[in-house]
Amino acid sequence: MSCVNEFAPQLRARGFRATPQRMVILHVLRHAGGHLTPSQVFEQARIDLPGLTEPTIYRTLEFLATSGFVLAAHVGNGKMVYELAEAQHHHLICRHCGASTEIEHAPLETLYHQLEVTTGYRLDSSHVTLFGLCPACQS
Amino acid sequence: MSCVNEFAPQLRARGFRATPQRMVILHVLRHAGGHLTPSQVFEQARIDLPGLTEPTIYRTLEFLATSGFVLAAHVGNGKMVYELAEAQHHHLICRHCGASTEIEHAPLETLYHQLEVTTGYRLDSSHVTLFGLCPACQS
DNA sequence: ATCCTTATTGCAAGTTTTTGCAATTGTATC
DNA sequence: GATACAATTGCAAAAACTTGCAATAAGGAT
Ligand SMILES: [Mn+2]
Ligand SMILES: [Mn+2]
Ligand SMILES: [Zn+2]
Ligand SMILES: [Zn+2]
Repeated sequence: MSCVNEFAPQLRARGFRATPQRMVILHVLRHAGGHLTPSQVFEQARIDLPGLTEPTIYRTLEFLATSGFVLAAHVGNGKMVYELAEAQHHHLICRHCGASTEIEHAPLETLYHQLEVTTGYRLDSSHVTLFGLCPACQS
Repeated sequence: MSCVNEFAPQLRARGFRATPQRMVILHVLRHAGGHLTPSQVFEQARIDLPGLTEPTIYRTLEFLATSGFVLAAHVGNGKMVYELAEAQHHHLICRHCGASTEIEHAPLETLYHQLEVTTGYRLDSSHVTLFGLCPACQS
């Protein structure tokens, strides 16, 4: 659990609490190499913290997402998935076979800037999911 | 209901059936000026077709979406929403107040093309949702 | 008009996600 | 270290969504 110590002061500095539930969930996300669904987070997290309940999983993941500690995404299977917010990236997913490719943020910069100018919105550049057909599924 | 007659032959031509359930749901979507959640579709549609059930709503909306008659989107409140697939467009939504602005597809063309070249995927350009802060919420 | 095939629906049950509220527990202050 | 306040949690119930399967009915063929 020492690998999530950094988060406690970050939470407190913003007026939030560093609860065991939050620490365990962050810990699970840190050691999962990729996107996890709420049930997957629940399965893992309850091992370290037996009393933990599902409503807390859902509420905590949403809290961590809106406060910027984790990224959320819809990846086409209907379920929301979460991961620790580390490197900036996006996803490109095959509608047919589900194959998925990571996209850097760089190629979206121009578009984001252009949209900010024309709409007046300030875009936050996080974790977009685009769909299409992968090379193998185009026949 | 004559306003959804066009869909019956389109369905049959592709080997699907033009069922009353599908016609009514398309009719509801045609007269709703915007995105509807499955429950909203259900409320409306059951008026015209009393026997209609929720599983049929969910399955039909998903069917219509994957076969291209309707567009689906996640608009930030956790619920999926649907609308008739007419003009090509995308959405820009304020994370803070929920305000939303439509985006033309044109500004995304360059990006899509660039991503197709670098990834080999063929992007289908439908109904992306981007998030940010609207002009009013940027203080 | 009737028959046949099979896509689609309804039903019943299961799973997932949300919500309201009272009890708990972090953390700031003394 | 003890106290007080408010954020956060667990609990119980509700709502939303999914699934398997048997019954129905759309549409093509005769
Ligand atoms: Mn990701
Ligand atoms: Mn739309
Ligand atoms: Zn594929
Ligand atoms: Zn706003």
